[in-house]
Amino acid sequence: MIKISPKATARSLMYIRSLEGLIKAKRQLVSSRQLAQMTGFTDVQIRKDISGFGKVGTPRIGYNTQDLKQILEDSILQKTTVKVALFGVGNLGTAILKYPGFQKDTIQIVAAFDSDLTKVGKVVNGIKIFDPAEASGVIRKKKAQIGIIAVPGDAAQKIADIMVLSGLKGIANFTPASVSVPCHIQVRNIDFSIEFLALFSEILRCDGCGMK
Amino acid sequence: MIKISPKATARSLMYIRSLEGLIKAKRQLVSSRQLAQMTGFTDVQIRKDISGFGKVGTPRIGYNTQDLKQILEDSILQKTTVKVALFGVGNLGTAILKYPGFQKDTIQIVAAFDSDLTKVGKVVNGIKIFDPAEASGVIRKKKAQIGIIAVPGDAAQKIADIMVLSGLKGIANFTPASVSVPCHIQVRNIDFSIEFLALFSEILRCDGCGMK
DNA sequence: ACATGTGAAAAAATTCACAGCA
DNA sequence: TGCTGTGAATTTTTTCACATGT
Repeated sequence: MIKISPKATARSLMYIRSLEGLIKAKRQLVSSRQLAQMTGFTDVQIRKDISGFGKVGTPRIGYNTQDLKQILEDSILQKTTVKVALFGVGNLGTAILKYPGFQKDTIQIVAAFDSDLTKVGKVVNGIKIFDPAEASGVIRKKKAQIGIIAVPGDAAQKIADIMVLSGLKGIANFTPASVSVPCHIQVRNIDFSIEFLALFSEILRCDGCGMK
Repeated sequence: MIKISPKATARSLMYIRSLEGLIKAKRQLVSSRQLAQMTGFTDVQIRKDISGFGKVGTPRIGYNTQDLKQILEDSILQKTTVKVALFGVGNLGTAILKYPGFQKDTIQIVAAFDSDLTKVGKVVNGIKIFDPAEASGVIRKKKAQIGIIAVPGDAAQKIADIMVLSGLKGIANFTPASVSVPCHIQVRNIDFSIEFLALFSEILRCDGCGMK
């Protein structure tokens, strides 16, 4: 459990997602090969990754789905719930607020903000919408750790500045605009056009080389 | 120009995105160091990546922003426009339809589909909404190459099946549900919870190690 | 001087081959 | 046998050091 590579971490998050599905389907056990089929990685790689977290599986049997999920989550997230603040309750923001994929014990949206005052005060999917002017106070009180930028691109930098001042440690930026922040703040850009282009380039890659 | 690694490709897509910003700001030139600052990679790595596409820069001067963008796009996308079909015009689907980050000559949404018949026939941001029953015909006629799943999770597999039958080569799945498709179809899952968890784990990583 | 481009070295990630256990 | 776990080999990716062009 000494150190775990960034890539292994990213993959492990996908294992967690697959395990959630298995657990929901009442599956008790899973083998590395089954996880491989579900995630698209190889079984060896999965065993290697998991072995970085300790000995969780039992030979001949496989992994207990619940145990494995627990260990992965505890190791990666250090037993804390990730608390998120959302800025911008337009189409995208609303989609995030209603996203059914957040497990309540791992990811929790604790507050939403929108500069449209007709939205302020409303509650969407159990989450209250605040005036961005109150952001700093609300974020500190609710102990949010990361912020989501889902506002129009030209407001992204302004929101990022607010986030930094509010003490958020990480920013997920859904706008195509790039934001600049102090280097101790982590930024993750989720850029739809890059996602689609990456997908497309994978298609081209496989078309070329003799992949079935 | 013989072969270009997957990682270099992924990074190059980000260079393109940065270059778009520079071009919009009327910048003619950019150095690898400036790109490094914008993207967070190192200048050496950027030069190495770019060198895989040929000799585009001029020593002492840097790279011409337009030329570099052109070369990266041509090499990665092979001069074709990526044509996309969207399934599901809810909050998320609408956000994608209105996304301002698609450059018209590289990514083009050619059709949208929604099973809500009150939406069928409407036009959002210039894109017409069709009945999913017509998907196969519309997709072939419009020559769409990749499909986006932005429907509720429980309909994801059904949509994926339609996509495969319609001849789409790649699928971007925005639902937390996993879809199974023939192995020659590329699938890219964009899972918000994984994005946020990955961001959070990076925060933890940097908190631990002595990073400023 | 200043910035690109590149072969060689170093590091990281993946795959292999097999040990060990129920 | 069927599965996990792991040291070693292999491949990929990154970094280094410096040659080259203006």
